[in-house]
Amino acid sequence: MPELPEVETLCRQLTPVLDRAVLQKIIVKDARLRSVSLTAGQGVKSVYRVGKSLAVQFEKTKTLLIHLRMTGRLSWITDGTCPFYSRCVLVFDSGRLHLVDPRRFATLSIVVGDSKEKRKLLDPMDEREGRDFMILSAGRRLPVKNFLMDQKTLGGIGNIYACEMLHRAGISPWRRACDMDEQRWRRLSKAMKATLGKAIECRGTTISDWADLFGRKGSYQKQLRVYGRKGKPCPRCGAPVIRTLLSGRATFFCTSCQET
DNA sequence: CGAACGACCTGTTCGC
DNA sequence: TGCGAACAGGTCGTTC
Repeated sequence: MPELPEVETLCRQLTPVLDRAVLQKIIVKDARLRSVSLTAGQGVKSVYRVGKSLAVQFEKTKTLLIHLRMTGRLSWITDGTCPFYSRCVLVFDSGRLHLVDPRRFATLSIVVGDSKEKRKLLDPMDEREGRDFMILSAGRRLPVKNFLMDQKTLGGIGNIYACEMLHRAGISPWRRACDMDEQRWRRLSKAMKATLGKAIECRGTTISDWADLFGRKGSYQKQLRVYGRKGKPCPRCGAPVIRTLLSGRATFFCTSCQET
């Protein structure tokens, strides 16, 4: 579930919460996460997002990378309760950060130093011209939707927001990335920032179980134009929204607003 | 390079 | 109502 806006929401909420927090211990409850260890007594130096990963950098060189995959959430708890499906707890002097994850797909990893430098991953929210996308997509014959979701090129866009931004830009999910002209990239680039920016303001999309650091649902689901709206009217032209599969993933679009 | 598919897990929704 | 199948926001590895 968590795509860029959800992880960005957690990042923004976690930054003040962990400011000057000192790690007391880490409790790993799921054997799949057992390889993670951190030294107690360390302070948090910074919190940042890399694509869909959340990075918690500690003072003594190590950075914890959290990837929430499908159903992962983070929950900040100060009253000693323990949420269902808590798989790991970072105990700080000021409270407990739980990794909550029913499906157990989430991953934790440790990198030495600052992972930002190691991965020069491009972020969809960075300023970028249509021209930059022309260069990035040159020779890429895959559908533009797959290009958007390819985490090695751009980090952070998943299935929901790929569908949404393509609809906003009026571009077919099947158009080959290399067949996009500069005009289309300019439109898509704007749609990308508008869609993700609005979703961040809404603290993400709650379709079934997403919640922010404090357990509140997001509200972008109220603004979805096509995702999950099979058969419902396209908000732009009223034609029914179509659901099909593209590379095995559910893909929602409007035949009349998104050129073929 | 890229598509198709199965794995990894568990909970919820759908269709008969 | 009951029950199995299909489906879910993500990624990885293998095969073609």
